[in-house]
Amino acid sequence: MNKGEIAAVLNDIATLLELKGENPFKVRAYANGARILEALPEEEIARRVSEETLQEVKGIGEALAQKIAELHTTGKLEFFEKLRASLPPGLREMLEIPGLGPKKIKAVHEQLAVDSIMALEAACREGRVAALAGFGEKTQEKILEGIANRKAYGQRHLWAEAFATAEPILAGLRALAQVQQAEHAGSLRRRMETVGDLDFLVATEDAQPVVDWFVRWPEVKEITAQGATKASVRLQSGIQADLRLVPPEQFVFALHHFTGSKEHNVQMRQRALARGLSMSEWGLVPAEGVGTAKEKAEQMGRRTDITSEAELFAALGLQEIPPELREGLGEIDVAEQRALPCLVEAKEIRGVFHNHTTESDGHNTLEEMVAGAQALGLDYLGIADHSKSSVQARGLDETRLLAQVAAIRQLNASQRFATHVFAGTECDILPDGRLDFADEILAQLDYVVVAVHSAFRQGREEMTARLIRAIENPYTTMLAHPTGRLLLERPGYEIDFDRVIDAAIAHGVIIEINASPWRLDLDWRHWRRAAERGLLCSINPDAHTVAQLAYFHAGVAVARKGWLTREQMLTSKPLAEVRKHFAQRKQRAQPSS
DNA sequence: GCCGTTTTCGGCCCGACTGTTTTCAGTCG
Repeated sequence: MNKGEIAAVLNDIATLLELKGENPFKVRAYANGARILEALPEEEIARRVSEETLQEVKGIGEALAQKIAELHTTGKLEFFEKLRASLPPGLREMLEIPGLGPKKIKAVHEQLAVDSIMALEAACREGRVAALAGFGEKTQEKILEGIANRKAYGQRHLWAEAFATAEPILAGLRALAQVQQAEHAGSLRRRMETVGDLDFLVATEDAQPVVDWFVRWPEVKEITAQGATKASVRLQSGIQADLRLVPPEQFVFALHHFTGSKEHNVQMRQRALARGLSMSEWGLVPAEGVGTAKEKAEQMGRRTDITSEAELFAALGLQEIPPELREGLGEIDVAEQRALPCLVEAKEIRGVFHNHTTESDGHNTLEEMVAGAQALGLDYLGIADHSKSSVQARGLDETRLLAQVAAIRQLNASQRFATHVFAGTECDILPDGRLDFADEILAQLDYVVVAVHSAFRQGREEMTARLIRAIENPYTTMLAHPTGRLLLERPGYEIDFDRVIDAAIAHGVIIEINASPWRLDLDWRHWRRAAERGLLCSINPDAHTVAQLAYFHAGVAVARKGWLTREQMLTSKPLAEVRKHFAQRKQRAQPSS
């Protein structure tokens, strides 16, 4: 089994143990194990399994090491099979209903023989759930509501859509006279590829007018909660938005708390405790003495000298950790060493590659796209329309491609635009790994993007070999959307990431962050380690319209989550360096000429 | 199940909210 599959099993075990009412810390140990495994390179897992050194990884002990090794070598785990067989499969999805946790699920299962959401809905309608000890009318109603909402609103939302929805709300909050500070928090602030809801945090001495403004926002469809310190609404798009209001002196602690992630917060609090401090959304206070952290924080009141997140991290001996890195994946250790990377910023992006025009399936002409890139202040723009095999996208054959190259050369020569245009192609990788164009055609382009658009159903081995063969072509400049995933729609095809990344590094091929909000592929989870090993990144919006050129912002978010710096990106290099990079690649591809 | 500069057992992050009970358990983030 590969690490993704093993991690999935560990997560399943955590869920099943939770349903069994097991020790919550044991449950967490399995879930942690899954996350830790995901962050390890495949080859390191293989090595540690064979050397029996998995246990040296922090968070993996004897039991997990043994189970991971068994899964890795045999693909099976008896412990898991037995556990899974001991519970009806319908119970786990009941965990997705808000207000229902393992204890309550256990109760309805044991006392009412409920083993699925359907059976639970029926039991609620017959009033049998309300009759149980510890349940009541309200709980029963809430469960029914939860089941109904799950169908309507159960899904997550693309980060870019959520961000676009949140921006005007945040701006509106900041413009209110009563608001001293406002930020978004949660996974939106951490730039996760999908978010569950929008979190807003406001510092104010006068909460009521702010709440009133928030619940009257034009896009609000329904108010689900409204109090003195918190309000929740459902927007037209189905996404939920939460507003929390705190006194100004508490803002920084609450901001850190509600930004998360949960795992990051747990580790931060452990660190605080090791230093005799107790940390919560209320403040950072001495752990000793009586009273809760909240009471102590209130006693300290405005005397706190921490007024920014940087100061909060500093109080725990840490470099400031940008929100994007707060995933509990080792950032605290690195911040302690003061060795966090200087993350790339949107303003450092000088150009973008992999964009389409009306020649294939784009909606704007070459000139319109260049004008759009110029308006964004980009120094260069890479055009890469589809190749002939992508018939569905009106892919260009050799004649049309060379005509487009000539048009681009002419446009550059005319100096109509300040933005330089690079002529390329998004060349199909055929099912056997060959490219859609012959070398002598590719040699006439500035750069070549290679991508899979057919035969998605190939197995992991075949797909990996296919990508590697394409990477080995001397004319290949960069690999596009390596897994072909569409977020919230379909998973990517399976590939051996380590082998593909190794091949790219060995052949000097760039891998893109496809910045289309539906793709964000290659995923941020791979980038930190890949870039450390020498992989160069290109942020490519895959724009099919002028407006989509701005997608590169979503790509920057992924790059930042992947710990990438400006130096690790082609697209933040000056035009002259990019030209040099392409020229050197071409020279290597045709050494004789 | 994991972990250790109070180490091999006994802890494990912290608080709010809700609904059910009358002092708290369960759930959530």
